[in-house]
Amino acid sequence: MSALSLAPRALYEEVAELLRQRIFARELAPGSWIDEMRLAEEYGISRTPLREALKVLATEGLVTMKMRRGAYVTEVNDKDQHDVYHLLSLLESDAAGVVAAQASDAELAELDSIHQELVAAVGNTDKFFAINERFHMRLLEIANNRWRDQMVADLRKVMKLNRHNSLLKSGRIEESLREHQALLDALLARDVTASVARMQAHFANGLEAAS
Amino acid sequence: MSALSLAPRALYEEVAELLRQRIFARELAPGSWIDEMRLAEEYGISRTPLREALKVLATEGLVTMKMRRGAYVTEVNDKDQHDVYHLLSLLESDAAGVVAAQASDAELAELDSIHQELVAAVGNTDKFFAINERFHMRLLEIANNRWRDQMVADLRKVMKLNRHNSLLKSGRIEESLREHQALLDALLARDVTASVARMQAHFANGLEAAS
DNA sequence: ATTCATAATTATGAATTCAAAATACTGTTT
DNA sequence: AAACAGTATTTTGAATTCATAATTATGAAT
Repeated sequence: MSALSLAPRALYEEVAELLRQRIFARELAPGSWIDEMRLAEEYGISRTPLREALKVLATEGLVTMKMRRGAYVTEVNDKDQHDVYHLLSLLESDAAGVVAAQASDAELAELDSIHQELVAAVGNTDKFFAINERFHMRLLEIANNRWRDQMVADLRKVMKLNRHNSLLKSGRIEESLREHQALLDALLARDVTASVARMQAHFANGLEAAS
Repeated sequence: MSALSLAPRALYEEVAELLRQRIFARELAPGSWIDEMRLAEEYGISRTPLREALKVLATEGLVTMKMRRGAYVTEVNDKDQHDVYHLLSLLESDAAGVVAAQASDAELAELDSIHQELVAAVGNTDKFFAINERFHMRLLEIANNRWRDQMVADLRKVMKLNRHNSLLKSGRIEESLREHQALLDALLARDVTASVARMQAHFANGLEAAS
């Protein structure tokens, strides 16, 4: 079809993002073979940047390269799902502890303000999810460890491979909100231990609801 | 020069490993530009697999791609060093907790046996380091979370970028041994909290010695 | 001598081409 | 019909080629 928009990003990055979306949408199904020629033609590009993108996705864990037989969408089983969730919980709860200890008052106020938006968004599920995502991302930013940010980003991508992917089930909006409030209380009190525990609890409940 | 051995691995993986070694050896210095043509010629290959390898290293964090100006060896400053070490501590101490809770008796016995080798290797620094590395790796394997394994492997690679890279200073062999012993005691007692704490302490002391 | 504009060179990003491996197909034999 | 051998096709991996961006070199003007 038509060529890609010539974004400021490198073409292989652009393609990697398009492929991620198709993988998450299950348009490229787990375990299925990825047809390089077909995709290259569809995107109107050569195989070269496409293959570079596939190798990036492979190191992210979204794709598995098989020697001399191309790329396959990674299959994520229940154990993988559980393992990844465990790590997300570990990393984000640690981040919460760091924030409780090191964030400026202004940064904590910012998290509080995002939380208020979250409260206001109850009833609008999509908006709630979006703001919830923003809260988690902002907290990570404030924790200020780019290596953790990268790892969390990669893990969240893998989580999305699962059909029951949601880090936040729609049935437990109110519950989730209470957990957030408890987390925020701990953060504002600058209680490191409690902040870590609250975030862990938030994740523990989420997993229970997801499985 | 001469072509590479046609290993069972893909060529781009082979090249990625060669580049990692040269980066760790500081033959490719942090911040320096990576000359694709020169390296391709030196290895007797085309730029295509070399560029694929560079993109893999970029997602691992060892290399930074700059749009339209090629690849550069990542510079790791003190904060990066600290941040990465923090994450290694977090991930490995969590792994210790998992091992304390879930490992089989045979697996714990295996760790104990590696520890005995470690005790026997005191005085032989290189051997001590190698066995120490094996202990940590085996513990991770037993914790049985391939996603964490991957993350720890990547983080350890980044640690190696730093001149003062050692996760274990030669000056504190005996101290490190005592920490290992304490960790092992906690593991054999299947005390999760203590195992996590011992591993954290092991890392905390290591960082102190490294900086 | 320094600045600026322009030309030459070099390196990157991406398309194309090519060799070899894996797969699919065909026709034969039993 | 099933199994097999041999051929044709497809697909991967990697080299080569090509267009363009970035850098360096050159030379004029102040």
